[in-house]
Amino acid sequence: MADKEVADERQETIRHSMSHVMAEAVLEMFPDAQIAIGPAIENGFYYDFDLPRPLLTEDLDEITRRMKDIISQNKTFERKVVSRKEAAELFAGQKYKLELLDAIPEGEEVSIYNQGGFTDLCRGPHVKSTKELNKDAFKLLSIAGAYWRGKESNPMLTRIYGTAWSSPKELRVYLDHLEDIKKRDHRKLGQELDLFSLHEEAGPGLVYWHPRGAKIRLAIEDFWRNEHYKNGYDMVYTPHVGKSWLWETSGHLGFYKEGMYPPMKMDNTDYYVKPMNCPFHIMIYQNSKRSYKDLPLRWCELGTVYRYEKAGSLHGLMRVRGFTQDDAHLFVTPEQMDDEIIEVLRFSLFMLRSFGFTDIKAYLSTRPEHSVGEQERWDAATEALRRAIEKEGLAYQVDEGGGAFYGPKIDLKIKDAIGREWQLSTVQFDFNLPERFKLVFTDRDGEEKRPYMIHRALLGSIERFFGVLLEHYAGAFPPWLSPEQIRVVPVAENFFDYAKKLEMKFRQAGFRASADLSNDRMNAKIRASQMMKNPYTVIVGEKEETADQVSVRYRGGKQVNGIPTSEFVEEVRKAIDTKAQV
RNA sequence: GCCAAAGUGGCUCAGAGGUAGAGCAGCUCACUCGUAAUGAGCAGGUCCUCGGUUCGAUUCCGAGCUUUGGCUCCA
Repeated sequence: MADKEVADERQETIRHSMSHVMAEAVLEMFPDAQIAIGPAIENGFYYDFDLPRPLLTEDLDEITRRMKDIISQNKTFERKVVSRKEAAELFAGQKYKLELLDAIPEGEEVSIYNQGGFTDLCRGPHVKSTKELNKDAFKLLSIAGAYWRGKESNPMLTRIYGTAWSSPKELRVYLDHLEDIKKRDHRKLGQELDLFSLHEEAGPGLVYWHPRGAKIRLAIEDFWRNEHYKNGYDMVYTPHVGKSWLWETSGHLGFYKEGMYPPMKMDNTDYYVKPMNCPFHIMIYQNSKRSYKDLPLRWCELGTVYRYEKAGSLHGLMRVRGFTQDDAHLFVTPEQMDDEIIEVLRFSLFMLRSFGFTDIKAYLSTRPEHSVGEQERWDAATEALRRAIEKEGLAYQVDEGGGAFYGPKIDLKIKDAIGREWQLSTVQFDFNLPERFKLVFTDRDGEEKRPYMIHRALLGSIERFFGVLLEHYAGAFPPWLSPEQIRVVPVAENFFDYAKKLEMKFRQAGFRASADLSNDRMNAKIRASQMMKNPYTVIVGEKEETADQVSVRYRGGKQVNGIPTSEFVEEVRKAIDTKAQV
């Protein structure tokens, strides 16, 4: 562990030094450039510049060439502590550096690093000499715009991203990893496997589920509904639009208006498409007097909501404007809160694990500065969340002040097959809505009391979850999720009838199956089935028909011939029931 | 929204100031084949949209729309 930390630190130093080398190269090319910041980041580094002209991809080659040249010169990195005045003179023409200098707290040391041709205001540390950098272990990756200090009101700078490692071999491994990410891209797989599409001409950020994608979605939703029933939830359905009164009361029009689709006018009232389901579930709650005996109420809905996401942030299925939350709202008494939270967390973990995610981390977010609700409630809720996490023995981090203004929350993040983290589940307390809608229940003492309200989504949104699943499995879904579990390929036209018979038999058994009766040759059909990543391709000809057998080609290419059909049906059923990967 | 790049048949992409091409997919015909592509032929495009420059624009210029990579990592 300690070794790893040392290695990580070393890696970070290399990356940071690399960014200085890049800055020197860029300044060689553009002596008038303004330089901003250039830190090491995960897997690499970047540097922000204010350049006289936009950069082209070709410029990266030139910068790379100059960087290699700089590295080969074995330049020494020299650290020097200077006074503020000296620093200000040194960076006289560099407005961003001067701003950074100003931001260094009084009393803190101001240091500069010089590597020969380039001096930067920098805390360090750096390598001793460019000797320690490997000119074949870095690569400039992309050019991007970035606001100075990340603020939209600030000028846009040109950022160059690069990756750097201590050896060419590590670089190679990382570049291969990037290739793998590209291959798994859900947008690419969605097209190749004919799962979904987006249509810019019909509205950006809105998802169309094709038959194959819809089959997977149904498998997810069926499982979701069944498990919710089993775990004490009731399903509700609510409308897609509501009058402005509803959104004014909920506070969405106050806090969230820019995230909502604009209103539709009808009967002199504005109607809004829902960005969230909660106000509707509250309407159901309000429909009757509620007794402590009715609580806890657990209402779930696969509710489709619409949000106006910024045009530039839309991304495949991961960031869309119309999506289906696997939403639920729990209305509980204060006494029930602890048990409910523990239960919600347990259920979340069960769901995530069912989909093959085993590496799960929790993030507990506490009260932010601007927030509503009594402190006691915040404390009680936050502690309930913490107890639940600890009871499950989950690794967790606390994000102090990271909660929503209306309540503390737990987010669950999973790691996918190639180590990327995705946030899926969220469990949030809400002290705002019960107050705003004046929710009450009658307690056993006859007093009306305010219930706790908990929002939770386990998969997050079906669209995004599907995208994550698709990338996690690289399109090779385990049979229980596979859109086409079995494809039957007859070796020749004479066996079309037997193939059809088998297809029906499999369908009767509850499998998603089809027979390929096109006039392609058998080889082409097998290839087509493999390309679609179907888990089982069943090949049948005379031998199989006579003996009531199937020959199976598994997704990975493995072949087993002459399996009795009934035995194969059992094998598939077992794989589906156990949610096994094959 | 902002910066940059891109938008050419269903898909992946090539191309040039003189109204376009490949592979795959589709359709037709022939072949009926035992574990990753049978062959031949046909059809398919307002070259994103709207303006401008030009004898002529899909190509050059401008605007718009959309997509992609970023805009969190703090000297």
